[in-house]
Amino acid sequence: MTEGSDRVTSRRRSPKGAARRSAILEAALKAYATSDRLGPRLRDIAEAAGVTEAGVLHHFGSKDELFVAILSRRDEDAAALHDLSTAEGQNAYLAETTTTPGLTKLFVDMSAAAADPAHPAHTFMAEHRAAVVSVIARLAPDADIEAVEAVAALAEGLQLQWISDPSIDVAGRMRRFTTILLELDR
Amino acid sequence: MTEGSDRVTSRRRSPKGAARRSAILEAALKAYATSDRLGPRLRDIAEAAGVTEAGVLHHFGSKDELFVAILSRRDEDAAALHDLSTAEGQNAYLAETTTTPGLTKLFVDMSAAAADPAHPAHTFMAEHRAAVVSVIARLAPDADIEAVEAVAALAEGLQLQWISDPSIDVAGRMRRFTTILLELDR
DNA sequence: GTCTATACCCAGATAGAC
DNA sequence: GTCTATCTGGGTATAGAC
Repeated sequence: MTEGSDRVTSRRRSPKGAARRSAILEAALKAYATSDRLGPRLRDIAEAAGVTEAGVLHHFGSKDELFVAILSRRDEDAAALHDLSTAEGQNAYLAETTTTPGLTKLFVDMSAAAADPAHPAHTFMAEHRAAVVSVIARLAPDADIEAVEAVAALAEGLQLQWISDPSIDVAGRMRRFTTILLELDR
Repeated sequence: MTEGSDRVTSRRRSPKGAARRSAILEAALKAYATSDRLGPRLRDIAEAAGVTEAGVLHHFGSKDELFVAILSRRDEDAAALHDLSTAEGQNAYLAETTTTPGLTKLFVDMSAAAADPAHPAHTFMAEHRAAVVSVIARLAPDADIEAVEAVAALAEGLQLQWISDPSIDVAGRMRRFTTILLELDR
């Protein structure tokens, strides 16, 4: 199964293929962003992109790999749209996730799926978390790693609760408790 | 689909049925604990319990309801084994989950699945969280609800991270950051 | 009330034609 | 590179034997 399906060294895909892949990713992202918490089926994504299921699989290998690609892209978009080096930027991103339950659900699903080291989401989540930690660490250069990781864990826990109870103000609570955990008010 | 398959009023099952149900629950628990990312198939659970798939469904209605039953049982066991009104008791329980990755994974999976209000885990998770919150609240009668809920969220977030990275000392971190979040050291 | 056998359906994955 | 057709695996519904 795992042939070198994702060699990153240069463009080995045709322009047409790359465009198609991009279009599918776009469609999948939108499908998830506008979906409820149940999430779309592969077929729905394929239809939205104007391809068949086999077409999607040709470009991404499997449903799970497509999912990871979606979350990677979302991270890239977030980094481009927000200044994540500031607390306000991070909170803006968090608040934004609150508008896309489907994506948040996908993220949570992948967090759980990542438990298996062989799952494509495993590496992604490890890298994602490292990035989050490094970004939070800038807010409090004096805080130790465990405290920073606790902030990251709190963010994940709040999102986990939020998908079941959307009345929770994730960003608001993070604003309050990040300060406390990092002891920024000393 | 939803006929009153679980009336709790008195024992309406025969001793034989109750024993079988219990055996299935036990088998399911063990099966989930030793499974890979896909989780056990209904068939595996059925075989381990010495019944057919339909036999399992007869007792539990659906796979998801079986899973919720497992987690309910785990909560009951925890309440019986530990004094959850104390910080030490709560941490002992948390530390114990660290010895059963399969169950923790199941818990996380159900937390995500609970996003759908129609899913059997939805009600269970709402009740479970309310119980956790009320139990934590006793540790700090003066703390406001949001702080208590933050402690609960942190616990969930740490468990979510732990299933991907078992080197994290969940109970140890909770010991440290619960104090800070509830401002017990004032 | 307990459980089996069987049939069904859905969704992801695969093979090969074009 | 993309389709159509097919396969497979897994959960579920039903009927009826015990």
